[in-house]
Amino acid sequence: MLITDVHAFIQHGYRDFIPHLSIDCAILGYHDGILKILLTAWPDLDGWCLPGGYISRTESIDHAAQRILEERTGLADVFLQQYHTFGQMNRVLPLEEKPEFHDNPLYRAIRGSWLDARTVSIGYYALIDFSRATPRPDEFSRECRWWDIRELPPLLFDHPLMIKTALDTIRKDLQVHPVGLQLLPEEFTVPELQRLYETLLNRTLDRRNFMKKMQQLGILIRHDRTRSIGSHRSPYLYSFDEERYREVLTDQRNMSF
Amino acid sequence: MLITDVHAFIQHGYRDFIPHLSIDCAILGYHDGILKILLTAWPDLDGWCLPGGYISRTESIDHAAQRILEERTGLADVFLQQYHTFGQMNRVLPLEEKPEFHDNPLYRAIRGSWLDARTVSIGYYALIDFSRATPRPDEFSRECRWWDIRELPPLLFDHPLMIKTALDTIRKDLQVHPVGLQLLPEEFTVPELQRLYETLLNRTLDRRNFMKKMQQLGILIRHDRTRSIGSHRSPYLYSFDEERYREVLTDQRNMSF
DNA sequence: TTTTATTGCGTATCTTGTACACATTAATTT
DNA sequence: AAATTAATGTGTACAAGATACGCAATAAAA
Repeated sequence: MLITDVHAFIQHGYRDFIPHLSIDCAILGYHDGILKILLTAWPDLDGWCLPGGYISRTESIDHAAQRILEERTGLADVFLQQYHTFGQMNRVLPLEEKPEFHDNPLYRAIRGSWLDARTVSIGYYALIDFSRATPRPDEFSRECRWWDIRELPPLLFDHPLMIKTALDTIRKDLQVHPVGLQLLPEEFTVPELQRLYETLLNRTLDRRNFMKKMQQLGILIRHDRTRSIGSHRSPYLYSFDEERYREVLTDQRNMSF
Repeated sequence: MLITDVHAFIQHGYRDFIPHLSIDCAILGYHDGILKILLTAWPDLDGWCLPGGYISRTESIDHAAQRILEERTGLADVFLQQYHTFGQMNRVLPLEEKPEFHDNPLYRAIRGSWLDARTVSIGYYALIDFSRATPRPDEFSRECRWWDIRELPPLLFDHPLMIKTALDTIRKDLQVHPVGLQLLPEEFTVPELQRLYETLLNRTLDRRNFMKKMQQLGILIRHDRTRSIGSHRSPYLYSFDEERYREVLTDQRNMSF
């Protein structure tokens, strides 16, 4: 279901979508040791938001989250995880007190509509390779682009909390689930995999112990030595043993990093 | 906000409450080695439900959950944890196909109202001492009572999944957070505490190793030896060091059980 | 007094996490 | 071509933690 006319959506959207309830996606992108997050901006406003949307009356909330992610990134079949539902009373209010917001054309159009209501938002997170995604703004936004997680712009609503909670959840999930299948190329080196973990955890790890843990998990398949990047010993190339990878995903044992 | 008239609520409730969104509470009760869950039943129907309710337009979702729990149990200031939001399309549907449901007086009254709509439900869990709670049915229910977790009655909607998810979440949280402050009397013995853990985890633990872990956490204060229950050596009485207990709650290290 | 079941406290062992040493490799430098 | 350099691959030592289990102390019952 595509929103083709913003004003029609503002006026009649409640026919197709559930009011008072939205979904916001913390879409984290990784590439070459850099962790970014996808944010959208309203026209004529400074603040940025997580990409969000509404739930069709005929789709599940998981489906809605998948659809929103696909609309913003063009990517389908991404691992998307519900992590928290945000329902504080003041999650939108602080912004209504800002005068520059009241003059905003889009906000004036929304005022009084079904969108101008107290809204509970279900948070989802995804972890993708940002080089494979092409950010597309939705009809409400002037821009949609990646931001380095370490240098975020001013955020609207309770989205700082949403981002923090998403990152905390990912780091906790990392202790239980392997990461990398959707983020690294088909073939990769162990240092590349380690770099991913170090970026997500925001700290350095010991090479040798990291290798040991991955070998214990048994999710790596080593190929013939190849890639010669730098001016030193060339590392082996690996792929994920996808069957084993998925076994470990459903496993309950946790690792320490 | 109390619902005094069921039919007024069915007709005008949407003025005060958010439609399409509900809260269901998995209220787990423990006492003397028995784990129970609080369930409510519709009049003239076999199926049982988790106690639930709607969110006032002027309260946070956490507040709504607290209020619902207090209405059902009379208990305030209980540790209540949001654990998952359920939004499958078919979470209510399977029941609509049952003929005995269509003849139900309450269901017939609801048909066509704002309550007869696709609903997303936010799940919360609580862990309390069931001997301190007095179950009270709400206006929709004929009965509200404790059920042994091992012998549940037939459940409506997706509530079997909700209960399973709640139990899985509690068992996972047990690895990180201590349990017992709201469940045991002011003074208790270590075997009593261990029994609580064994009941929640549904398996036996080694006495000596359990004691060691509790001592490591440092949340126990030993009193003068007293309680003489059985016909053998009488165990020491302990209390929680509440300050330390709360420190450990916010800590991130996890224990293995 | 003896028996029995339970509690309290300890130790041995195995597993796991962590720190770090050293050999291997490949491009660069001399 | 040999030496240098910086990275990768593998192994080992130590510490911390988890687990298994032994044995004395106690209190009520036999």
